[in-house]
Amino acid sequence: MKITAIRGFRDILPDESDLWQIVASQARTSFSTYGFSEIILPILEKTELFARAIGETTDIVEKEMYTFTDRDESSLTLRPEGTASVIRSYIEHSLHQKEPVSKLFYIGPMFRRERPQKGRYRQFHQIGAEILGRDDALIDAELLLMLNDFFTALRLDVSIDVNSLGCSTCRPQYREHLRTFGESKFAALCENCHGRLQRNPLRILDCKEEGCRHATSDAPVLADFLCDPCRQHFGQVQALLQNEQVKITVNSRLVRGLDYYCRTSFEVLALGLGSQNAVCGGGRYDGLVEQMGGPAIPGIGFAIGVERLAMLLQAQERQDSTVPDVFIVPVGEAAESQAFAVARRLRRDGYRIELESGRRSLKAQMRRADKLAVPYVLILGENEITAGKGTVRDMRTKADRSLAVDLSTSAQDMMNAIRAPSAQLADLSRPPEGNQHKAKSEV
RNA sequence: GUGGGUGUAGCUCAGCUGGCAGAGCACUGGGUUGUGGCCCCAGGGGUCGAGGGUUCAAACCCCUUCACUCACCCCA
Repeated sequence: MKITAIRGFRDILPDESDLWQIVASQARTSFSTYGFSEIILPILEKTELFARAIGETTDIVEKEMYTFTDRDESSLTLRPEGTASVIRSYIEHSLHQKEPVSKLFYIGPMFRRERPQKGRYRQFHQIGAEILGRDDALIDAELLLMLNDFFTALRLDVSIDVNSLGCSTCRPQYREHLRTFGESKFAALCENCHGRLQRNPLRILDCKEEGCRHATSDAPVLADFLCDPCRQHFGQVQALLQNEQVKITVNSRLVRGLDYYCRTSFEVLALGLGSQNAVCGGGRYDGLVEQMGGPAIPGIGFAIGVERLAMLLQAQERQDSTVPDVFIVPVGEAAESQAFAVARRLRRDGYRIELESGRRSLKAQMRRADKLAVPYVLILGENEITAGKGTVRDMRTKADRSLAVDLSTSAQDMMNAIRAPSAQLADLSRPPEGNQHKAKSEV
């Protein structure tokens, strides 16, 4: 019986993992320009943390958490999201007393026991960012701006959907209006929405059913119910972003799942992800820190789904950053130790070197060099070893330069010799497939 | 948790009414004694997801089960 990865968990193999590196390093770069620092959090927390932060009646807490009993009978949970841990840490270390505003980001795995499907895994990864300590519109706008910068830097053309969910004074009123409205349209709504009407009426606004969309087309709009402070806040956020020409779409039907969101809420949707089409979701959560036993400190944050983002980037063309600079071909076993030493010397200077086996035919080695799209091959055969000089083949011009590289010189000198005439030929591109140029011989 | 689809070589997939397990790509060697892409030849690689049943004979028919996948729900 073959052992395989468990359901909903998966390996990220090298051709995908380099994409992850790009995403993670871009996040670090983009976020640091906005003054964010990385926080590294435990993956395991007390179950109570998530139950309180996310909400006892949410799907996540009710049926999706990996919860187990530790040897001392305490209940532990593999984190299903990151915000709760950030808040716990923020309160635990009294960060609010050390600085007026905390800007934190994290990257790591999250766990939810859902049925897997395209873009949804039981272990998935999020890049999240949180700003704690300020509730003014400037902060909301700054966070959205940063998000926009991040996606732009990855050359993804996305639009951010934004809405205001109001606060504890204005939302309950709207909620009741919407429920009354929904009950008046009861017959036209789907079965799911009948349940939503009881549990969370706002959810009927983003139902995918055609009938429900039609029935709710003239539903009351949340924006009309916002209290003055909320209305003003949301207006400022929009104005700030419009001044910066950030592409946002006000979507009055945008509602977010987790209990703690209020005021500014947003998500980034993308095509090509199947029905799990949100790459990023977030919003403001002003009462949460206090609710978790900390001081009354406002917060806002978002989480980006790394798998989904990687899927989007995969669809784009990518350049392979792992192509070796030089491919070393020892011909015969006798040449291997010399080749080994040369490879070592070049690598120590930071060059990417691929070393083949002298036991394989020259032809086979060349075939692989071609496959890797290597620009230069350094051939070390009998003649080269006795002369102490390597032969270079420029794979693009197909030109050999016999014994052109003195193997006793420094790595830098060897590289200069290997690349010598390539400066003039820098823009020479690889000929198209099937092209039958004759090899030029030189020297 | 609920539905649909699919499981055959490393990958993508053929395989008819049951009758010797196949192709393309990839990999390895050779054609070219020390030189890549195209072409040609050869080779390695399979518990046909698993278990049971029917049959002289099952990848194929029946039952059970597992996995993967897409969608609902929910969410990143």
